[in-house]
Amino acid sequence: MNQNLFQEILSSQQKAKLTVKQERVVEAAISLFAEKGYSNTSTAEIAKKAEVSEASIFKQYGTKERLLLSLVIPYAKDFLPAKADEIIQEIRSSNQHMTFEQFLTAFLKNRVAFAAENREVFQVLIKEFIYKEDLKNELLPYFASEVVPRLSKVIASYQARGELRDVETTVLVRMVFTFIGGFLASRFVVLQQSRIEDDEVEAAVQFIMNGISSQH
Amino acid sequence: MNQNLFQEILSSQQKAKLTVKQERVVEAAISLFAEKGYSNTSTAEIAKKAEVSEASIFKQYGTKERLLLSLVIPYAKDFLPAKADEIIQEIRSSNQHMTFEQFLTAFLKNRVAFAAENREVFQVLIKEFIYKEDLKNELLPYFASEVVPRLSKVIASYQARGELRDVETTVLVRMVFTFIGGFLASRFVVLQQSRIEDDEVEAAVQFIMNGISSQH
Amino acid sequence: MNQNLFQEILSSQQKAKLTVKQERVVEAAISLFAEKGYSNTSTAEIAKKAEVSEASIFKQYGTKERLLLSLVIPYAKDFLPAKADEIIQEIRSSNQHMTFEQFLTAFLKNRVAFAAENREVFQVLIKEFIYKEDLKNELLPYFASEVVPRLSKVIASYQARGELRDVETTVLVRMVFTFIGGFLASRFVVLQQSRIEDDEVEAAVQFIMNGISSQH
Amino acid sequence: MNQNLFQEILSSQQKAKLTVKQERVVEAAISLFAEKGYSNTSTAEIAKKAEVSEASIFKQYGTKERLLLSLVIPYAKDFLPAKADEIIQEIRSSNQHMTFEQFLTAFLKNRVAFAAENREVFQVLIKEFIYKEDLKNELLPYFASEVVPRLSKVIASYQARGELRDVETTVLVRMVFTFIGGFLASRFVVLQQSRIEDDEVEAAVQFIMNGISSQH
DNA sequence: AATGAATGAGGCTTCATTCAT
DNA sequence: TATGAATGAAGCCTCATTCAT
Repeated sequence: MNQNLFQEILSSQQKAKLTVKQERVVEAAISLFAEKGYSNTSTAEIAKKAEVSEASIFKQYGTKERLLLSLVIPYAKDFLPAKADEIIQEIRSSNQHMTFEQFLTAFLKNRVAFAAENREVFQVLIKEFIYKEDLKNELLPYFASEVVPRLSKVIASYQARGELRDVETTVLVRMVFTFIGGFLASRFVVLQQSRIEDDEVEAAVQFIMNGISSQH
Repeated sequence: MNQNLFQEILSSQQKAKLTVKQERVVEAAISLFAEKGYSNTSTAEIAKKAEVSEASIFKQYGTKERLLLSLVIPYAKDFLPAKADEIIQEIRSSNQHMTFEQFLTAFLKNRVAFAAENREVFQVLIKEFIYKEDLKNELLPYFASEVVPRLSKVIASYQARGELRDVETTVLVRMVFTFIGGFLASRFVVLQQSRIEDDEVEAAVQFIMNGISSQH
Repeated sequence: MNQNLFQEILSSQQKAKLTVKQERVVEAAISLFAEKGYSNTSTAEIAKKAEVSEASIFKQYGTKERLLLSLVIPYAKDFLPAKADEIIQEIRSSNQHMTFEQFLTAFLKNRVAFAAENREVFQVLIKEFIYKEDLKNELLPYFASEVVPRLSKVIASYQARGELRDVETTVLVRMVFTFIGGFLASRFVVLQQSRIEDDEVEAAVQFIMNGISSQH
Repeated sequence: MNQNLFQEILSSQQKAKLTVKQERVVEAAISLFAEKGYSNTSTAEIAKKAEVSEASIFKQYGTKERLLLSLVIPYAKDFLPAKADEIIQEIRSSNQHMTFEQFLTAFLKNRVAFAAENREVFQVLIKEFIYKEDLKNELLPYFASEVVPRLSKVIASYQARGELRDVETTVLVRMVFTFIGGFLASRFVVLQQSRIEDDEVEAAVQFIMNGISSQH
């Protein structure tokens, strides 16, 4: 796998009008990968569950790995990057004088909802992200160059307003991502919850904003 | 796999006097599992790396899965549970009038050091914990019954003293575990760092204690 | 193995349209099993003799045991049960006033011919019947409920006519089956004859009818 | 395996004074071979059941096959050949004017008792006799040259006296052996009976003597 | 566009056997 | 004598993939 594959899949997605059978393959693959992991799911199983011949899968995707990436990459794109930008714009434009806490609440609820809606793909993404060096090498730089800077800018602007602690922005960004990543992964992947309640999201926001200490 | 297997492995660990070759098997398996994951590592590879016959591995462990568990479970026991208790005692006895922040710093440094020392096993543990339902079903209850209560007690006592925010203890505990889990997993597994610097641990403590908000 | 497997194999036989290669597998398997026994024949050997990949065998049969049963069970069905009924009808209808000796001669010749035609499968059946508890547990009840009663009825009717010794029918039936079983097994399996001459069949009939004593 | 092996085992048996552990090996092997067959029993299983190391078994027997033969051949010797001669002498000397029916009854009861006493070895013998060409090639000629002639002589002498049907002696001998073989094998091996009742033996003698016909 | 048939490569596991102690 | 440790060879089975139809 290389950069090309990644780009190629991204662009080949555009024109994709899936037939009924192809749709069934996608669903079967996602659900099996989510349940048992990529390595422990055979193409035979996928074909059987999708009620399609194995040959058809290979006709369409070429390799098992391309099947995985075709499922996961478009999702990752929506979850992480450019789209996140739109979200930020959207949220902020709705209220020019929003506090960071308000922004964070809106942002987190939005992402939680998105992950919950596509819970199985999210699980596949996290599991295989950890497991497959390949995927990590694709997604991490992408994340670093597309997502981190956007959030950094937002945080920096709130720091400038004096709302957020005056330490290196990167430190704050890292802590926030660490927590949010842990939050989503633990709930959706480890505990396999199908949703996260609003009050838990709010507790998370409180935690991010104020920690656990009582002193203020 | 069942409770029995878990207990059995734990107890069979006692008498283990490994020969040189057996030692090599352990090392090879850990390093390969850490690098490529359990499912993507064949017993043939392990045997080759350990310069041992495959048959020897199976003589000792019976199945590939028991090999994995024999590596991971004793480590998990040390990382998580009863031992954590000792650590808490040790830390607290060193300074009766310690603040929670001091306690947390000591605790986190201790666990970070332990994870760093056994980085590869830690990686295997996290990866397979996410991947294998089995292992999760063994370890999660164990964690819930052995570790959580101990930390809860500590946190509750500091809440009583007024040092920590006066909200439900479980909420605090969950947030702290979520963050610490995300912290260790992201650094050691996702980013594959070999260590975590003291000042990042301190930044993490700050984050846990006070969040990112400047308001006080 | 269980009742289900037995039934399943029986019914899956219906639709079987074997390809040329699959046909070769059947032939190779029968001949090797007959020659060296099931346990001492490896799937690799079968594949090689059939000039087919091992994978193909497993694609079709799933396990080595199912291969064995797929060969042996349909044959057993034809050799033993319902079909035996037709044979009895056929023989008897050819001559309403047939003596038991005539009937027995016809019956034995018929079964000897059938066993000789499928000598190898017959060998496999006998060998594995003795060897594999499983198969015995499938076939013995089948035999007891399907074959024995039919022959019993015939014998009983001849007893009623006064042609056969007036002792418990079951005793006669047991002795006859014991002898016929020993006769076929010794010739085709132990001595590995490819046929049994007519005069030996007739000698066998004489033995069954009159024993060895000269007194009458 | 060759003639030498056979002779060698026979003679090496003489001096055999088995230690306790060696005795346990013999018992374990017989019982496992009887239950599951030679091919499906591993040396590891035998060692475990005998509470002995595998190495010890190989020290003593060299190969797994020699272990089998060491169990089976001495038994076969006693069951079949020379000893049968003594039995014949013994039986006949007890009553000079014995009828053949009396002789046969005594002979059959004697052999049935012997097989029943050593049921497991008998099972192993029959199973492996059918399964292993080797063993058959050893025992069949032995049987043909040592046992058949002795019985033939007895039968011929009774024919001369007019007690038995006046047909070729070999025909009678074959039929008698076929039946007795089938009788013992079906009861002890197929049906796995632990004994045969006297009245069934008597029914068998009746069958051999007079068949099933009522005409006399 | 779809598939039934086929397979090379490799996976995990078991086996009989050896040998140093 | 007895055995713990080790293994080469082989066993059954699964996998992703190809190709003719």
